[in-house]
Amino acid sequence: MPELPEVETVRRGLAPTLVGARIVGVELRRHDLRLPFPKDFAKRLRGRRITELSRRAKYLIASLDDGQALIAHLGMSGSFRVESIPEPVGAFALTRNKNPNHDHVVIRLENGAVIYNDPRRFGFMTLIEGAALDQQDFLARLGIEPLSNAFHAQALAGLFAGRKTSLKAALLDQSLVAGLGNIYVCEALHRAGLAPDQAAAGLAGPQDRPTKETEKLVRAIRDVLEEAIAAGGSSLRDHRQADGALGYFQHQFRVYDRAEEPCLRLKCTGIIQRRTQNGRSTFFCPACQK
DNA sequence: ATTGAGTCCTGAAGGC
DNA sequence: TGCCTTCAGGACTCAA
Repeated sequence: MPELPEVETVRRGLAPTLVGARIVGVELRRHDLRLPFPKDFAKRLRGRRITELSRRAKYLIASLDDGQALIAHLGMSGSFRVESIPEPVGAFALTRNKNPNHDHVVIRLENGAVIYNDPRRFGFMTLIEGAALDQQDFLARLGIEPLSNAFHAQALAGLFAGRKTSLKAALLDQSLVAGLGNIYVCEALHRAGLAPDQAAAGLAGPQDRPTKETEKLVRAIRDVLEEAIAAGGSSLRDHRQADGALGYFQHQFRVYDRAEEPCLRLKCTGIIQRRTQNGRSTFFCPACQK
C-alpha cells in the first residue's frame, strides 16, 4: 500500500525518465479510476514538457511547461513502470507479473513510455492549473508534511489538543499529518512506545505544550519514514519501485502483520496483538506501548 | 466541528 | 482441486 515512503520511492524512480521529457501522447484504457479523468485529459497533456516531479503527502505532482500540473494518487494498488521503446508487441516480459488488463494509462514520451497500472483502481489522476495547486480541495486539506521542518512536537501537540479520537486515528487523519498510512502509523507508535487507542488529546499535554511522549512520537515518525525511503519502501502485495525492483522495508516491520509474534524491542517479552480499530487492523505490543 | 461508519475495487488467502 | 467467503486499505461521502 503506497504510503509516503512508497510514493517518494516512485517519485525518485520516475524523475530521471520524466523530468525534461516531452509527452508525445497519452492513451487512456478506461474513462475513470476512482474518479473520472478530467475532460480532454489526453489532449491537454500532449506536447507538454514535464519540468518537475514533486510529492505532497501521498500525491505525485508533475509540473508541466504550460503551467498545468498532473496530479496522481496511487490509492492502494497503483504503480508506474517505465518501458523503453520499441515496446515489444504482444510481449509480456516487461509487465513484471502485473496483469496488463490493469494498465489504465500509457504516457508516451519521445524515447519510451510510463505506464500506470492499478488493479483496485483506488488511485486517480487529474490535471489542474498550477496556479490553483494550493487551492485544490484535496491538496489544500492536507496537514503537515512529516518530513518537513514544520513537523515538530509543538505543532503536533497543537493539532492533538482537544481531540477526542484515538492517537492512531488522529495520525491517520491526512488533514493533521499528511502521508502516513496504517503501516507506518503502527510502526511509529511502537517505536515511540505509545498505545494506539489512547486519546490523542493526551499527547497535547498541559497548555498544549508538547510532552516527552510527543517528542518521541515526532522522532519515531521521522525515523520510520526516512528508514523506509532509504530501503525503497515496503513491498506488500504489488508495490514496486519504478524500475520494477522491490522495496525491502517490510523486512524491518516490528509490529505490522506480526500478530502473535514476540515483540522485537530489546528486553520486552510482550507478544504483538492485532486489534481492529476504526475498521483497520492495528498491530501493537501491549507490554511496551503505553 | 468532529468523528465514525459505509463505500468503492480486486487479488490473496483460508476453509471446506 | 476448486469454489466460495473474507479481508486488506486510502480517502471520499454521509450521518450522528
